Amino acid sequence: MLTISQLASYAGVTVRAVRHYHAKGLLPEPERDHSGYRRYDAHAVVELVRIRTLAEAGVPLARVRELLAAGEQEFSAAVADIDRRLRAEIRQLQRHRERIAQLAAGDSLALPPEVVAYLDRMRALGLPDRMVEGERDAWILVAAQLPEHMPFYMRAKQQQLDDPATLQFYRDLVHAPDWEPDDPRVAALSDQLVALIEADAEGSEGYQDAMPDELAQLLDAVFLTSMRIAPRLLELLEERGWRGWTKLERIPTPQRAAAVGRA
Amino acid sequence: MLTISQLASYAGVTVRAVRHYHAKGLLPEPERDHSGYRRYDAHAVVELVRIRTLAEAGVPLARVRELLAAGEQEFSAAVADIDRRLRAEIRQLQRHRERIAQLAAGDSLALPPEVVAYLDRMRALGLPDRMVEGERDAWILVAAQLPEHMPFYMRAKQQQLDDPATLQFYRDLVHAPDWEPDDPRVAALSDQLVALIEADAEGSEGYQDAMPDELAQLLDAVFLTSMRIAPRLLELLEERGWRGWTKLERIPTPQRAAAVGRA
DNA sequence: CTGGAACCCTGACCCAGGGTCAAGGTCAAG
DNA sequence: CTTGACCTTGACCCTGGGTCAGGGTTCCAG
Repeated sequence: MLTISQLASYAGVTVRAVRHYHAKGLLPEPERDHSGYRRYDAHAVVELVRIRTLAEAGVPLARVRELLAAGEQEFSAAVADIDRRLRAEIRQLQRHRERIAQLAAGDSLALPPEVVAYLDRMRALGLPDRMVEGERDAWILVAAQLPEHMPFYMRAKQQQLDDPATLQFYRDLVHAPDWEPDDPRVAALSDQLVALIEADAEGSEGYQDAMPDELAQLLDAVFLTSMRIAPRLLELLEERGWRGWTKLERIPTPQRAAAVGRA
Repeated sequence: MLTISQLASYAGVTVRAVRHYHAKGLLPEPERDHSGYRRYDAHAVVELVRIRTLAEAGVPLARVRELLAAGEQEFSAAVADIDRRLRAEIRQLQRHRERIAQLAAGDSLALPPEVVAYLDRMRALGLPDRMVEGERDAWILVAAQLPEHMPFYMRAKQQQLDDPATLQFYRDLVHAPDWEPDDPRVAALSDQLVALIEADAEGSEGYQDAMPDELAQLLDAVFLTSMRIAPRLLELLEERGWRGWTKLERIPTPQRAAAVGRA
């Protein structure tokens, strides 16, 4: 006759676990001796080892209880199911590993590699950290919603950096966060931007159409709070016939006067 | 400005999870509006996505909090550590899968394959299920304690089945569970067994020596409760100069008379 | 025979990572 | 004004046990 700790050590589990299995109905409560101690026979060791085998394979205890009572084919069906689950879990962990592996650099947290490449290029071109971080945060948002579009977006962004005029615009934007909203340089900036947009009207439209309005609004909100001149800049753009930021659209000509009137 | 459910849906988590992260200090509590609702800016989405990225990789939330505040190299050290953990977890799951794969048949629950082969052979030889199950339970106990010895034990058991006299003994044992302890056939059985033991005294000793006394006692207990004639059979064996069951040992000759006297 | 160590018992609280319910306040549309 | 969809906090639930508290038991040594 075995005590609970002997039973536990034969099966390689803790005493606490044995009592837990009793409580869960996996292992029947044995007879008690005169002082109330549980007394086990050797068969309990066998049962306990079987419970452990299933539990260690990741089978939830509630399921273990069913399986121990199940018939042959029910059991092997369940085993096949457990195996499927384990395979899925392994695949999941492998994906996590890949993601974690890209995490070594701070940027890549929550970002696919093509975005990291784009941000690295911005830095290499001498654009300041403040600006790179703004871009990073914006693309984290997009990547969370539209991970499958990221390579596409990043190709478009890389093409922007290939264009000397666009690059110059970014460089001029560097100091903008420090300006007051009524600084005359804001107007100059908006002129520069309109020139860029109109030079490359078809180029960027493709990717803007693929972005849901909701997301564009979120990104606009990020922009609007990122620097004090942002609201004024959008106002000036409206005066020049363009509305929005993330998803710029030309204000149809008949209404343009009204828009200017509002501004 | 976002409500909590908008924030949650942008980041792909539940509202409850967001509040949980607030409670754990992972995500700072935002401003409340006049009615007490939390109001988030877009930056919170970024933070939340980063938290998710780490948490999904299996990083405990307490650790996530530290990591978000950590510096570059501290962070990448932690990432390396997480990757190690993920690798270990994957390996663990793969081992579980192998074990589960052997579980398709009922026997193999908690048993290495060589034991399954042995049990299958018993069945193929026409030995009844009751006996096979008794053997199975006994070997589950041994395998739990001495997994590395199992191939060795099973080679010995297979050799027993190769021997026609031993096989015949097993066949004769089939009906023994139904006998009364004072059945005269029990004595015949003990004679048969002694003849077997003495014919093959060296053959089985090797594996018996490798088994701890404690385990042998446990197995004896299983045997003693498995059929009503078992205690009587052991008594008869002692009269014939052999003590025990799992680990049979010859009673030294001077003491033999005393042993018989006790019986 | 008496200590003390090592067991045993039950009941309770604790962890992550939330799910779910309850009871009430708020908001926008019809 | 009502309805339904939100929001709030608080509290309890789950798994698979770990750990503690407070008490009883057994066993071995002196």
